[in-house]
Amino acid sequence: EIGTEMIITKAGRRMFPAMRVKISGLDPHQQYYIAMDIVPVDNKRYRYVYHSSKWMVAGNADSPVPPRVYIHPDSPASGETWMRQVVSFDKLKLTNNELDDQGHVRAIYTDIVQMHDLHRSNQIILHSMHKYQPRVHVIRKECGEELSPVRAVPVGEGTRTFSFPETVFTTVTAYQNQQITRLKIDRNPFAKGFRDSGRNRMGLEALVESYAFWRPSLRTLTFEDIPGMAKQGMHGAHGAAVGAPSHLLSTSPCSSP
Amino acid sequence: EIGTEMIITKAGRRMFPAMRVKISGLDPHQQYYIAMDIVPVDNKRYRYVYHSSKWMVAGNADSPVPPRVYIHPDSPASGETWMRQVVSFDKLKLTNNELDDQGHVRAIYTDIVQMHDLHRSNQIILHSMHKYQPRVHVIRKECGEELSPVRAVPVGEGTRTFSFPETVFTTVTAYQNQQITRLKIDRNPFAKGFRDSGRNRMGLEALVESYAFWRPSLRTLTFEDIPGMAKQGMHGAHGAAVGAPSHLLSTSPCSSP
DNA sequence: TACTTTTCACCTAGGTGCGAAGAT
DNA sequence: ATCTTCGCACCTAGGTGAAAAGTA
Repeated sequence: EIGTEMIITKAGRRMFPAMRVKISGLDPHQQYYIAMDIVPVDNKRYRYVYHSSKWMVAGNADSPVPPRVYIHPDSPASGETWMRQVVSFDKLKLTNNELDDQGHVRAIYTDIVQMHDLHRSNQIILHSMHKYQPRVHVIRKECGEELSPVRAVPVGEGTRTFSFPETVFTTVTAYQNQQITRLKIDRNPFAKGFRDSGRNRMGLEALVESYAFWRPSLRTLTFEDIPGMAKQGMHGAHGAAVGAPSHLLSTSPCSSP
Repeated sequence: EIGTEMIITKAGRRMFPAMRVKISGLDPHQQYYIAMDIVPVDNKRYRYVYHSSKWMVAGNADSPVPPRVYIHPDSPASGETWMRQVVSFDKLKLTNNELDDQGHVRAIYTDIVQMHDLHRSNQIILHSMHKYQPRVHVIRKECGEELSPVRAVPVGEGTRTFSFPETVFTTVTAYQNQQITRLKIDRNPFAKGFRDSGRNRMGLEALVESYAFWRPSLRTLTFEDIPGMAKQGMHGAHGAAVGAPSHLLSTSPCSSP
C-alpha cells in the first residue's frame, strides 16, 4: 500500500481527496460533535528518493507543532442528522504556519463545549516531510456547560476515535511522486487546467488502485456501531475503530447538578 | 423615507444590502440562536406608478405563503460569540417559489431545538409586489430538548424580537425604480460589470441619503440590552425593540425535569 | 399591459499545480 | 542540493442586472 502526499502551505491547503465518512449507530436524538485531528505516525522525518521512488527516513521528527482540532462545521447536530448524510471534511486546510491567523492557539485545549464557541479555525498545523494519520472523533455533547476539560484529542466516555490506516499521508510543499501529481490533476476539479487530453501511458485507473487513499471504495468510510450491540474493533470494509465501547455513544438521559 | 426594492426569484436571490446587526447585552455564557423572518407590513398588494415614481396600493394581499425562519448559520453560539462580531444575514435568499428545494416545509413549526437539526434552508418565501419587514430574533437556548413547541415566529420568555422600520422593502421580480437599480449596481460588488464610469447626473451619495436601508449608519444596527438594567423600547440610534423584557435574555441556570 | 422567467456576459471569491525565485 | 515561497494562468462555484422571451 502506497500513501499519498498532501501539500501544506502558509495560507493553508485543502486535503485532496477530502476525508468523507458515513456514520451509523448513533442515538438519533442525542447531540454530537464530529471533529478531525491529524497525528504523527512516527517520530521520523522523511525524504523522497527519486531513483527508487520511495520515502526514506531522513532523521528524527521536528519538534511538535501546536495541536489543532478541526470541528466539523455542522457541529453540534443530532445523531439523526449526522447519519442522514455523508460527512465531508473538505473545508479543512493543512498549513505549516504556526502563527495563527487569529492568535488563539491553545484555547482548543479547553472544554469541548467551549470549542463550539471559539472562532473555529479550519487549519491544522503540520510539519512538512512527515507522515501523518487523520483521525475522526465522535463526541457526545454533554448537557449544560460542564467544566470537564477535554484535551486537544478528546478522551473520555462519550468520545470515540476512529483511525483509517489507509489514509496515512506524507506532507510536502511540492509534490515528490509524479504519479501523485497525475492523480491530483486528474481527479481534482480545480486542477482541470493542467489536464492532459492525451492520456499518459499508464492508465489512471491502475494508479488509483495503487494508492489506498484514492480508491473509491474508501472515499466513504462507514462507522458501524449499533447501540445495545456493543461491537468493538473492526467495522465495515476497511475501517479500524479505536476507543471507548460503543454503548457509551448511544444514550444519555440529560441530568443536571 | 423611501423603502428599497428586493428582487425575488425562483432560485432565490440574496438581499442587498444584507441585514447586519451588532448585539450587546447578552449573557456571555448563555447559548442563543439568532434568526430572521420577514413579515408583511400590511394586507395590500402594490404597483409602481412610473410617472409619479411612487408605490400605490393595487388591491389586497395574495394568500399567505408558508412562513419560514432563517436561522443564522452560526447558531447556536454563546452571547460572547454573538457580541464579538457583527452578525450578517448575507446568506439569506428571497424566493417566490413555494415548492421547497427539499420538501420539508412546515417542520419549521416545531421545537426551536429541532430547528437546528433540520436541514437549514436559507430561503424565505415571499410574494412579489408586497411590502415586508425583516425581523431579528434572539432566542435563548434551553437545556435539553424540551418539547415546548415554538411557532414559526418564536414567542415566549427567552425570546426577543427586533424590528427596524427603516428596513422595510418592496418585493419585485424586476426593479421598478431606476434609482434603486443605480444604488444596487454601484454598491453590490457582484454588479460591478454594469457600472458606468462616467457618473450619472445625480450623485450617488445623495441617493443613499434618500433611501433609509442604504445609509451606512444603518448598515450596522445595535441591540442595547444590558442585563440587570431592564431597559425596554427604543435602543440605539434607530432600532425599535419589541418583545419580552430584557432580563429574560440574560441569565438561565440550567434546570432539568 | 403588467409582470415573470430564462439566458447571458460580467463580475467576485477562491482552489489548482507550475515554474521561477528565494532560503538554508 | 534540497526544500519553501510567491506570482500566475486556469479552473470551479456562484452572485449581478440586462434583455429577450414567456405568461395571462
